[in-house]
Amino acid sequence: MSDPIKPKSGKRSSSARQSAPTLDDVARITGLSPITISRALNNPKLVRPQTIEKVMEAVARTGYIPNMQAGSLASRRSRLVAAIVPQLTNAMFVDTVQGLSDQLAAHGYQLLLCLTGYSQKHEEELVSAILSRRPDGIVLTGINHSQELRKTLLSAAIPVVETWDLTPTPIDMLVGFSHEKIGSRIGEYLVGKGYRRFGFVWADDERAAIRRRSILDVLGKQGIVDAPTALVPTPASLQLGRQGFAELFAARQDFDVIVCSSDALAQGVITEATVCGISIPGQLAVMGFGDLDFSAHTSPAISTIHIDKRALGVQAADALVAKIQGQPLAERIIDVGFELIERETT
Amino acid sequence: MSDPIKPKSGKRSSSARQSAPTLDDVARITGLSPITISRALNNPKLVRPQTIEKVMEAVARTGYIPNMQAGSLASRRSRLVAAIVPQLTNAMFVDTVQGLSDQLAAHGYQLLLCLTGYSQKHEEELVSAILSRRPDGIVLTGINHSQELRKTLLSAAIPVVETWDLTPTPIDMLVGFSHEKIGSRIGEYLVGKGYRRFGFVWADDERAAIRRRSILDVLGKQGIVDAPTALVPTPASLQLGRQGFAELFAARQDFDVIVCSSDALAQGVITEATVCGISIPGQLAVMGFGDLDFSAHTSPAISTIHIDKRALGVQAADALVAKIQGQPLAERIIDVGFELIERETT
DNA sequence: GTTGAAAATGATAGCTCTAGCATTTGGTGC
DNA sequence: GCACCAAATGCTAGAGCTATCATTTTCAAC
Repeated sequence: MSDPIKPKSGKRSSSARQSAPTLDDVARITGLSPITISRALNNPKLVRPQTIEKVMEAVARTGYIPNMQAGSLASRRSRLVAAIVPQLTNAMFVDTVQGLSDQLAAHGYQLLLCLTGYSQKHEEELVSAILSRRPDGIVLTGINHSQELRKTLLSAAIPVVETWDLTPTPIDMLVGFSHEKIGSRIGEYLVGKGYRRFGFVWADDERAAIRRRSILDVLGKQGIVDAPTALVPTPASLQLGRQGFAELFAARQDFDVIVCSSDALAQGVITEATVCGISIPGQLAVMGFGDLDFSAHTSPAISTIHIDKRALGVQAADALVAKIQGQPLAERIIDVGFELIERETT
Repeated sequence: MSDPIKPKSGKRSSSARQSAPTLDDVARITGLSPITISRALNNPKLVRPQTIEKVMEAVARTGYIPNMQAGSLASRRSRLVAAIVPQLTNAMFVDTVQGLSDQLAAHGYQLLLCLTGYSQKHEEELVSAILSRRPDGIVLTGINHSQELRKTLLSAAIPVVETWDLTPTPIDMLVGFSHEKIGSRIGEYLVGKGYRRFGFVWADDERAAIRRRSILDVLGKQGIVDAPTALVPTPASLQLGRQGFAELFAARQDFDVIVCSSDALAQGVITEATVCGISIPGQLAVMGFGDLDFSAHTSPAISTIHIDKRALGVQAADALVAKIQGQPLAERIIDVGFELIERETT
């Protein structure tokens, strides 16, 4: 037990004695066995308080930093969760990633962040690269993944959460909301308010496309078939909103409502319309999506669809962690819903 | 060499034969040795093309996914870079993180993202947790780190890039810009334009504080000593800008310029002032910081300080990768500079 | 003191891959 | 056919940790 402290033993001692201290070093200077050090650090319940103290002291003295790669390799747990997100410069995803990161951290997990730039091919490569890190779970954005990807993930038998959309057949778990329902809701709401001459300023993004289709379905039933769209690239921005509106307005001036695929675009439409001397909502209504941080506070304030983006990330984290830890999951599919918020622009 | 394909050998065969295939499995079914498989996958130059083909086929057939944890453990390279950022909901950092992620990916590195919420204590814990993953490099935000942290990082002997600020004594490398210079520049510019009655709407953030101090120094030299500040929490937002201005305006109405610590705040100040019937820049000038995506396109467009936030991330990635790969670094300290952009609000 | 169960600690055997050096192969020149 | 060199492949020995089961210690109860 009370071996005197001696220099690192055998194997390759003499020369390169400048590598970082390992668990064995701590074991040696405390006179304990490596496994006890491991337990003191990772599972303190199993170790006597006074032993833990001794270990901690040695850790502090040596500046020992555990090597999680070795630990993960041995224990087959990485405490790492990978998230795949199209882009961060899209304000939509930021809150979700922040919520995800915060909640994962609270559970002792860390976040490996991967940005695809909306490319499905890229997504597939990324997932392969990611899987070789053996994360304990993966968060995907959207539900539209290549068959290859689904297969890879299924055979990896790793917990997966898909987000930002809804499907009855997720790969594993899902935390999202229905773009179709949102579309119908927007359509019905605006038609109900009496608007008839629609224009769209819309980002070229798959989920946004679903919402638009769904709005058009509602409009179609009301006999509204002519609804021009200015398509803009992602990420949406105020500038693109201005451009989009300018484009629509150049072709036609009698819109009574412009529907936007995000609040950033809506803000741009409002700006451009205002500059053109159009009063909002007097002469033109504007509808957004996303309820970004500014949307309630612009003048006029933007009517929009609110989604609890942060909660989406938090719940994705919770679902993932629960599954990782083998807790029975209440729901495989969580619909976080949405809320239409009527403000001043409609 | 041409051993027949046989089931996984020895050790603990019989029972749990459902674990993922390993490099040894691929070796066995190709009749090659594990190290050759490793080389075929990681260092193909060393392997005959026809051998590589054989390996690839076996990899595809088995669905083998390399275990990077084991690889990293053996090779002491993780191809992982950790970035520590205060918060993502602060639009300022998003572009940098995106640039960092993109550029790292281009070099074959992945990003471990950690959000501190502006807490230095949290940062210290985070770094410890991060180091146990043995990243090949670390990106920090800011230069103001606890002594403990500096010591930990130095003794870990890991490449570090500090960002978003400038100091002659970085821990290792630095990619940033001078908040002091920006402050002086803003001060001189606004004084030069003839403004005298200053108000500040300012986020409670350490780097912003440096800029403000520096502006005040310039003003002081002009005999301008009375410059009230509305301090708001981070992350800055349009809403907080409105609140901040309302607060200032309630106390005093004769401002001729409001300086803001970010464009989001500036947008809020403009909105609130406009709602109050104050014309901008006619009756009141507004100065921002950051040149966010909307700043050039609001009406009126916001005068601001432009920083190439994305380039900052990209250069941080480049510096880190260069150092990791042992290339001699041109500069330890990179000042990405800034540009004052005069638009319509001043 | 002895007993016995619970608590604490330890020994062994991996986890999966790669560095470093050793060996084999293939082809060239004579 | 043989020596020789570069290219290709292989062997051995870890990298640093934990799972699993075995052993020892502790301490209450008698």
